[in-house]
Amino acid sequence: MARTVKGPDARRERWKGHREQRRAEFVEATIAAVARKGPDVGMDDVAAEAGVSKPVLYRHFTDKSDLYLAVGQRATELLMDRMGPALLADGPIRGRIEQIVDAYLSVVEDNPNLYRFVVKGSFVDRPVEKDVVAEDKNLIATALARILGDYLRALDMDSGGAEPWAHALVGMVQNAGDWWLDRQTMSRANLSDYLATLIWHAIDGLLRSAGVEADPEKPLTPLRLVD
Amino acid sequence: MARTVKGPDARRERWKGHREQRRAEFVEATIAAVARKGPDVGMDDVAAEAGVSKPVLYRHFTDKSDLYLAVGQRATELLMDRMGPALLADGPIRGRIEQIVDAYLSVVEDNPNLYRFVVKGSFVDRPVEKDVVAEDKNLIATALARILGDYLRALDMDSGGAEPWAHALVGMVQNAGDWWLDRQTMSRANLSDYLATLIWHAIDGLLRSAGVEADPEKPLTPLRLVD
DNA sequence: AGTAAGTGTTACTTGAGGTAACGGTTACTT
DNA sequence: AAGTAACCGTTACCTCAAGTAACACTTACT
Repeated sequence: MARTVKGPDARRERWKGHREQRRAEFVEATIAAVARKGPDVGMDDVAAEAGVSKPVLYRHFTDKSDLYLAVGQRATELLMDRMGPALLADGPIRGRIEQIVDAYLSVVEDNPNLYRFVVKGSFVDRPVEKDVVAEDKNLIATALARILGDYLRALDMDSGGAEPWAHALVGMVQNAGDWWLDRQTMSRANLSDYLATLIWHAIDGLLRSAGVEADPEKPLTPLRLVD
Repeated sequence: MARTVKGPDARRERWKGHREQRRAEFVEATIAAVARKGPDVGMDDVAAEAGVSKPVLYRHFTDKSDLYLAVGQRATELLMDRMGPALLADGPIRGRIEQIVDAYLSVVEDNPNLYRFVVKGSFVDRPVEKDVVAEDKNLIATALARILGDYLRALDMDSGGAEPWAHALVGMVQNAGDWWLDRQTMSRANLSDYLATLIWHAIDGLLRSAGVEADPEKPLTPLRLVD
């Protein structure tokens, strides 16, 4: 009943899922094209890779930047798929940091061209919110900032640093990752270890300055420190 | 005598200085155009700003990326002019870190559009070595890495982390700076302080793990620690 | 006087992003 | 059964910014 009442024409609904599937298909094609022809592919290349002509592409993406945005989001998924578990895992804090860092680096390692495409292949004219990379970094940094802020407040410390620190940490890992990708001069495991060491020391120092002795081999007591 | 011997035609020499001056002039025009029209100026805009037509520009720059490269180098000068003193200054280590960070942020604050233009307005097709930003970051990171490495070796610690740590620190400051530039939600002084705190703690932690107690209020003893 | 560097112009070519206009297919609506 | 709303797809075009060709004038060295 509710189906024919006034439901605005089922012909419109028929494609609901299809469109998304098609978009996904083109996103995959773009990724394939990037892998094959390097990070500076054009719309023609992508269309060719998808076995289709340009206008078809433009039926599904308003714009080059729209397509690239979608690719970026796909990359975000890849990233989150691997970082998620590490982020949620429980365990010794020092080890967790290393896992998170290593998860990030593993994605970079496995998809170098895609990574370069997404991170470096941006536009000058990106209208503020169309920058996936910035969005991603914000996403991660924001999550981090909340965690940091909660802890700091729980310890009665100034929590004003939470946000800048979060962004600093994100930038740190990213830049070290960029450097590593260009001149792979050490193993991923080594790099993860070095970075985790640095981060751990930074966090430990902050805690120390509040009189808290944290054990890197133990899980972080979740906000029960001042109860 | 040596002048007319075979000296390959003084007509060639006559312009030696002139060309450089002209390039500088166009670089300034580009910066002005960027400041006026935002970071996505085109060659026509630049030419217009310089009161000249496009081909003139192309006599002095092979390429758009050549011009932008020169702009980047100019920006590097601005940056180094302010960071240099802070880098060379002597004094309490914690304070020096803050000065260096603050010097960086002050440049960002004073030239937001130029900064965005240089940092974000790069090309996908930059042929490896034409990326000023990457070059700059490398420059700074390499210098940092040397300092870190020397200290670590002097302390008989593993110096393998020097390079990744240097890049990590650079990325940290840069990313925090980017974030701050977008949503200026705290004063520059505050941000500098927070970042310096984080960096200090990281360094202090590394030293502590080697059994060295560093005083943030004192200058770093320059490599005489193990003599 | 000749010429090698520079000054500058207008008008063009090129290439990639993006669009117009056309025709065909499917399955819902009337 | 006819109509139509969504899609499929094509070729041929438009547009705009980067980059070039061709031409003419100036200056100071040979």
